[in-house]
Formats: sequence, C-alpha cells, structure tokens
Amino acid sequence: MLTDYQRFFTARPTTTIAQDLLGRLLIYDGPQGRLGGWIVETEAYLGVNDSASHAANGRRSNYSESLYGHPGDIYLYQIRGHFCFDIVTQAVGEPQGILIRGLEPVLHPEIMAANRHQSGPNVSNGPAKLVAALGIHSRALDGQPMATSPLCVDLAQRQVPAAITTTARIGMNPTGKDSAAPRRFYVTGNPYVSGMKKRAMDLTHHGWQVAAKNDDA
DNA sequence: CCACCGATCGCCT
DNA sequence: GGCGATCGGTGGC
Repeated sequence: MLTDYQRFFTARPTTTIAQDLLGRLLIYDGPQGRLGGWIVETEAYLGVNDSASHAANGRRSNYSESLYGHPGDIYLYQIRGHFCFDIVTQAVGEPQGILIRGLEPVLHPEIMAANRHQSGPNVSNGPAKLVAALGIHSRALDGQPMATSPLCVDLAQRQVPAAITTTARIGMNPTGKDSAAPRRFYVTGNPYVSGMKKRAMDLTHHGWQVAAKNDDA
C-alpha cells in the first residue's frame, strides 16, 4: 500500500511530477535548525530507457541502489566531489527520479548563505550548491523515505509559478540518445534557477503568481 | 556578460 | 585507470 505522500510521487509521468514540484517547500530539519526554500528548478530522469539516467540500460550498483526504492525516497549521491539530491519516483524497482536543481531560500536564508560563504543567487542556484546551503555534507540521508526524514518536501504549501520554462537537461554527454530531451523545468525568471542571466531575472515577484490581495493584513 | 578550463573524488570497470 | 546528473575562477570582448 502507498501512503498519500508516496502517491504524489507515482501514478503520473515523472515529467509531470517534476513540474508539480516547482513552488513546493523543501525543508531540512538539521543541526542548524529548520532550513529550506521554494523549489524553483527540477530535472526528470526516466530510468532504464533514459540515456542520461544513472540507471540507463538497467545499470544498478550499490551506489545507485536508492533509485530503485519507493516513491518519495531520497537519492543523495556524490558527483565530482559534490553532493546532489534526487527524489525517487514511480513504483519500487522502477528507477526514475527528479533532481532538485534550484532553491529560493525561505527558512533561515542567512544560515544558508553562511553555509555557502556566498550571498544572492549563488547560495542555491545549482544542485550541489543547494545541498551545501542546507548544510548536508554526507550521504547519511540516502535511501530514507522523505515522509519520516528530516529532509522532505512539504506538500501542504505552494507558491504557484506564473510560468514554467522547459529545456534540455544540463551537463549531459551531448552524444547521448536523450541528451536533448525536454526534461528540465524551472520557474521562469526566478533568480535561483541555475545559469540564470541577470537580465532575465524577474525582480518583482521572482516568477511567482501574484497572491490574491489579503485585506486582513 | 560569456566561454573556457582545471579542480576534485568517490565509484565503477 | 577513467569518468561524471558540477562549480567557480579567469580572461576576453
């Protein structure tokens, strides 16, 4: 049986889930307190038939074992000396996942900036940068279900993107079969999207749909 | 502002 | 022994 939380990460194409994650709140309850922010950029990896996936052609090893786990599990791995964070999607044994690539800091943004020795977009405008901003420097959380992990997506709150841009994924081997597939999604104009040019940034509401006026305020 | 390149390191063959 | 689902510094325009 799946919980409601797990159901969010299955039963729809991973590309759809990747877009639905934009504007959700990523939370890490760690030794520095509660850190986190809005997810602004994601990439979908579609498993054994996706040449860019860690599970391409059924590749499976102790290193990538978590990708084969339950929907909503954490796949936390290391690449070129940096840590990156994926959310496992689809049923057990179906190694699909979503890489979180950009985060707009919301919870203790000053601690996240200090963790990166940076300010502004460089704090979390990349998959390894945002993991470092959260203060995560090990694979300890790899394989854990988010529902009971200090690192999780809060599905109860959401900023709605005014527009979503779709592109090819970043850092692919250009000769790969799926290197040009449209599987990267981001909140159009948000400054915390990786590689965003200053001119293209939306400085008014960072690409979020403007909330309805609240007269109680 | 953009393009290039070297650092870096765990994991796989 | 080789290779990334990367990053940041540097130098040119």
